[in-house]
Amino acid sequence: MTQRRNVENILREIFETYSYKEIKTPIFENLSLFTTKSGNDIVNQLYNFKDKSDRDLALRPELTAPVTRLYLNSMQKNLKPIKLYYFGSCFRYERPQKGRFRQFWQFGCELIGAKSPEAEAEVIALTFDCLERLNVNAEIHINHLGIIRGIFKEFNISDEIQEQLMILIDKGDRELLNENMKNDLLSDNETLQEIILKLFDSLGDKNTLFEIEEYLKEYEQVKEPLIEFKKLIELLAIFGVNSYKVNLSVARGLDYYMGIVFEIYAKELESQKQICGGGSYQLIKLFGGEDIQSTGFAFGFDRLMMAINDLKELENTQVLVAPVYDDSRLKSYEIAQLLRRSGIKTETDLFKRKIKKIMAYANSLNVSKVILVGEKDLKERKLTVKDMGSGNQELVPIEDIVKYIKDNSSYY
RNA sequence: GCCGGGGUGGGGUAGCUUGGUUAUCCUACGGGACUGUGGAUCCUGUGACUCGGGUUCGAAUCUCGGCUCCGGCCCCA
Repeated sequence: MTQRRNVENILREIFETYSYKEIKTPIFENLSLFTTKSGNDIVNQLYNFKDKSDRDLALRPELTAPVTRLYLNSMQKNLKPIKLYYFGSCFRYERPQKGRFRQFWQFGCELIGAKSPEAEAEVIALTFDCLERLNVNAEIHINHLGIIRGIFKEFNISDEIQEQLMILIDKGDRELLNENMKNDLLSDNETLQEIILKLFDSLGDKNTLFEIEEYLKEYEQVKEPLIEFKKLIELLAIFGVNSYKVNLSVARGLDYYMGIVFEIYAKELESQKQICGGGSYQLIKLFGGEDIQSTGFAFGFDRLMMAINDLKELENTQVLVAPVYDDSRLKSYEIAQLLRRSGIKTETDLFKRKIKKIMAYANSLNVSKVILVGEKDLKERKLTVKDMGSGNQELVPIEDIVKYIKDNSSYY
């Protein structure tokens, strides 16, 4: 729990340096909020129920829709862009397994009112900073869905077929994709089959994008998205994002993603490797607002925790105040309170244990210093401070104790 | 929704096939050896069979069901 709290705090800090404001939305919403966004089939994967007024409600399965609703309710005329971040639990009615829980946590943000390579670059830079700061070994994979959508337009592919193809691409199984295209979906169009496989296989650094541009140069409909993508690449360098992949097979399940999309993979988590997903979307119009573009993403917090290599324990108790004999016990509590009220994480002995036991306790807690309160020193109004790392001890006047601890602590 | 494997002191486990004295060991925790000083050692103490039904003289052990956990499909906004 301490570690989760640390990560949460670090993420908050980073999001706020990008000028995002935290919001909370209710745990449950009208069921229709989610069916509007994702279709009726979604109900199978939701915790839904009726309340006493017979309203259909659902526990939220994600936070983009609730945030969009909040925007429509009360923020439509706010200064743009609107930058919001959230940390909350979500619920999905599905079989739990490794890295997948019925209740899980998402940490994410929405940048509402701007769809531009600039906004996208900033959002990706934000995820990049999070990975760096948390020491997560993961890759950011970026795609522009306009490219494949443009190709579909060039070949007059129906919405229905498009959707099936996107699902297959999203699955990431090349064989399955190939089989389905050959035998069923695109059996009469070998050129398109080839292009799709080429896109599917395109994964690499920014040069991948130039290769694709060359490969698709005869198709008018992909020119615009390619320009946007290249602009983004340029901006990522400016924003200090020096590590990412261009991956033309990143699909994201839903229709409302139009432009740049990205996912973050932590390889060592294998089938649960995706720790973050996001992109630019056009969701607000779907709910009846103005046609405003947004960009957002969310970390799967639980998976992120699994991917963090070694997070420093920041929460250790710093000091333990120990009475040497029972006669200085009360004095030790006074000293402890003095330290606590100065913001120092302090523990005492509440069990009337002997000094040996208290020292052993201090050792188990991994505190950095023990303050020994004994009658002999108290006569001189002094305390013995023992450094548990080195074993050295020093006599410190009582009135200097707070300053001494602060000056000699790695926490300040 | 489908399939598989589990649930024994706080944590980790043995025992289960072949039912039978006081349920094993490690660790953690409490006390002591050790009356102004921690990490070692020794002694000692507390503490458990997931729940319900069935079979049986007798169930941690066999059997059925529930709950729950873990994993694999499906799905994954």
